[in-house]
Amino acid sequence: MKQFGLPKCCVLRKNGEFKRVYQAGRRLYGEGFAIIYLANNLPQSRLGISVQRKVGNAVRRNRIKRLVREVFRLHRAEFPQQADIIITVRPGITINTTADMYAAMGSVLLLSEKR
RNA sequence: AGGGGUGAGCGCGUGAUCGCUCCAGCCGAAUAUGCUGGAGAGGAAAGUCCGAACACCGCAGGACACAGUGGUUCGUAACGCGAACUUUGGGCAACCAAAGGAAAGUGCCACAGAAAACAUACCGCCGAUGGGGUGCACGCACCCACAGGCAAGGUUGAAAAGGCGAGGUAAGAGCUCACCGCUCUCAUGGUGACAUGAGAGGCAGGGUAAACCCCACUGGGUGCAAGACCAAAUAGGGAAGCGCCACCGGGCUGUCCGUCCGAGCUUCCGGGUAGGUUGCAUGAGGUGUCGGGUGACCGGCAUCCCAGUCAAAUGAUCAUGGUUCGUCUCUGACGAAAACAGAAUUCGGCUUAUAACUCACCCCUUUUU
RNA sequence: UGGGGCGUCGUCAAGCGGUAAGACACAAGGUUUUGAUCCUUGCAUUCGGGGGUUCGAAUCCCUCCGCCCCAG
Repeated sequence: MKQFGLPKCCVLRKNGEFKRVYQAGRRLYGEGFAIIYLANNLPQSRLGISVQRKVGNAVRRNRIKRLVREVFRLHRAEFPQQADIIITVRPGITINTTADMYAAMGSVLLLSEKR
């Protein structure tokens, strides 16, 4: 497998999988977003992104998804391992670049590790 | 130079690294993995306001109802779209906007005003003719405003029964005439909307149909989550066989025997959910050129293949070059900005959003030659 | 993808061609020793925005904006 790849097998796609994580997952809250994760029995962790319609128009929502995916792709080691991870984005988010997104997520993940 | 009008165009470029989707080739059992190469958002992809293609369902024929459209003639697969033209209105102009019928019927027109629709008569004008009164020169004058006549003028309102001038009259009135307007008829031109000319009528008659309505034309319904194919688990259905030795339930009169059915077991079949495949990227296609047409558009030839996702691919970082703006120490340096917006079955339109920039033609004003 | 509904004062709302009702809230005054209650008065200037029809539009038509709901 490539070091920074993110093929389709690493993306959450089924409604059932999403429901499972929402019901049983652990939650970490950040500025305008939340990270929910739950251990799976697969060799790799999988990512799902959920952006509410109220966040903005289609261009804005797509951009946020791409930023989140880019951060996950380049810094996978800092996220929980062998887990299904869902990142939900709520209205009011102001992040617009990958650097800001990485900073915001990194701080949330570090806090959780210290606990 | 300034101010407008109309119609078009463009929608940052290049490279490197890390990724995503699809296609082709190689390796391979493989649609896995890997490698190489190629392609990968728009002018509106948007809103979903119209029209089609395509698919399934429905359907003898006709009429009614309902909905939409509405100057004419073309264009188009079709349209509520486009083109050219017509009339009316706006603008000094370039140019822009609007469009069936109110003489088939019904409804509505607040307030104000006499009256809002079979016109009427509040103020008003007249009072010739008839009536009353007074005077006398006895058939005339004056007075009254009673009968009656009139619709010119006034008032209201968004809107009040042609306009203006002259004649006419007691006062007036298309009552008469000229010009203008209107209606009808005829002729000519035009495919047509309509235009022009001639003649006649003397004036018909308020507005509103984005009120009901009438007339003409058009429309079967549902939508790619349409539809087609494959098809797990669980539950249930059908058929065949076994099985009633034994156990459980029921029928054949109460019981027993017997027998039949169910249950049970085995095999097969069909429907069909999750899920998957397909529909799904060659098309009323693009580009160039030649020809026809005032134009929308049409035809011939050549050439090209150009996204295909489904919790949603088309991205991120860096470098560099343009464009615009600002500042400064101004042949340059530094800093900033770049809109609206993301394909979802596919096309043709319409509507709306849009930074900066570019082009063509036309009009008006001012100045110079 | 298709369909339906709503938008009127700070809030809840009526009105559906002819002056934008009403309630609560708010403000001022009165009553009261002071409050509450009660009484009187006031408070819509883009009826979501923009065009059009009409003498006249919250109402009719067109077009945008926002919100909510339904089907699969």
